Amino acid sequence: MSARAPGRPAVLSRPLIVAAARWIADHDGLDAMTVRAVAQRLGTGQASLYRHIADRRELLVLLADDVAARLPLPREGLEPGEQFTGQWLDAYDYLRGHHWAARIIAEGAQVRAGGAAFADSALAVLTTASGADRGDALRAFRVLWHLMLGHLVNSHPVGHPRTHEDAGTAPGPHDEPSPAPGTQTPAPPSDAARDDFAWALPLVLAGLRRSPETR
Amino acid sequence: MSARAPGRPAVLSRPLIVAAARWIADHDGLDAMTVRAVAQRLGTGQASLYRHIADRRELLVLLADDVAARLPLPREGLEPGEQFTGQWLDAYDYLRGHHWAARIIAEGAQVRAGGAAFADSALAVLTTASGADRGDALRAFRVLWHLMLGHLVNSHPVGHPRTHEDAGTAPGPHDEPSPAPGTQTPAPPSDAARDDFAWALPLVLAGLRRSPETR
DNA sequence: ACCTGAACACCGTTCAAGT
DNA sequence: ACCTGAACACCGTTCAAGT
Repeated sequence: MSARAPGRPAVLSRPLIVAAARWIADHDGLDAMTVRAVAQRLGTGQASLYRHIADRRELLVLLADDVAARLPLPREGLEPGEQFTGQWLDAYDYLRGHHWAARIIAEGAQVRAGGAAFADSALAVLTTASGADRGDALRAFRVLWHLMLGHLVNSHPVGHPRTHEDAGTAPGPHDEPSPAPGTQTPAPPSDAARDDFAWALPLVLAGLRRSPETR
Repeated sequence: MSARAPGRPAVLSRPLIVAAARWIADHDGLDAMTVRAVAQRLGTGQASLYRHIADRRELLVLLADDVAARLPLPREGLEPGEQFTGQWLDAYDYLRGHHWAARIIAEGAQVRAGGAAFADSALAVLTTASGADRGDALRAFRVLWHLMLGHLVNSHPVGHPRTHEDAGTAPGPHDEPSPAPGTQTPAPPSDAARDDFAWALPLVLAGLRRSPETR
């Protein structure tokens, strides 16, 4: 019974569990990614999962790490400034498609090994484009990461179940904490947050270029 | 029976419920702020709360709004640049003490009316310090808001129950997604995220000052 | 030795029954 | 008319009982 997944897995393993959890989070949102749902998708009992993961929190960490490992690398053959902007916008676009990842981090998980490739390459691009030393580049990287995280976190989950009734709760267009009364933002195109992020990226690079005086 | 709160409330009301929820979130963390716990602290049954709030999600929105209404205003008698930096660092410090607020926003709540005073004053300061027009100042405000949110979100809740075992999960000092292998950040003083935020603030202001060419 | 059904202690939410 | 105890349908986690 239960031939749910295309090709019922022979044995359980952490990668299989993470893949199933990822599928559910992408399709039905993070709240639907319950231990029960993951077990059901794998055609097994919930208790069986606990032979491979300690608890749900560990599964969330594994998920965040899995996403981090797929963060884009810089594109080849570009001028350093464009390489810098491009990689971060690529990362933004990628994470926007897995919105739950930002939420996991907001709940306290730390992205660890999985983000190393992205971090290393982004640091290299930053160093090349700015001429800054490693300490300053690291600081700029952290600022950029948090800038991206903030932009991602403050927008509605896309593939989420709740779709209709929270439009009633939030009267504004769809973003901004409180754009001051009266004149709202004049109905932004589609992803105003992405435009904001793109606007802010070069500012950090410019700051890094003249950072030694600050340090 | 149950004279828990100092002076048992005569009648239930939204402000009373929000105050109780706020107390619990501040003391025991957001996860402990359950409908049951709020009701118990108010000395009433859980079902009674639903006469005043639609559901837990609405309570979270009310909490976020309550925090937003207490965001600091700019200090008087300062040079515009210092006023700008000071207000945002004050806001950061305040929200750091109510870490759950950032998490609520990360879960999809929008800060609305409560943040108006902060947003209005911050916009005025931005305009004065930069000479930018309203549209550019609004964009900078959104970027700063998201920058602050990202810095707040990517650090462990402070007053949270889980304290010991997730130090085992995250080997790094306490911040940064992945500062590249090998040389870790050299043991930051106490709040490296705040230093990063303070470093980034003037970059946004500088960008705003020369923004017309970008727009 | 390995797996898991069934139970446990929670949670948000509802509603019939009380006053 | 207003309030709420008790129930409902979930959740993460555990463990005794199965194979």
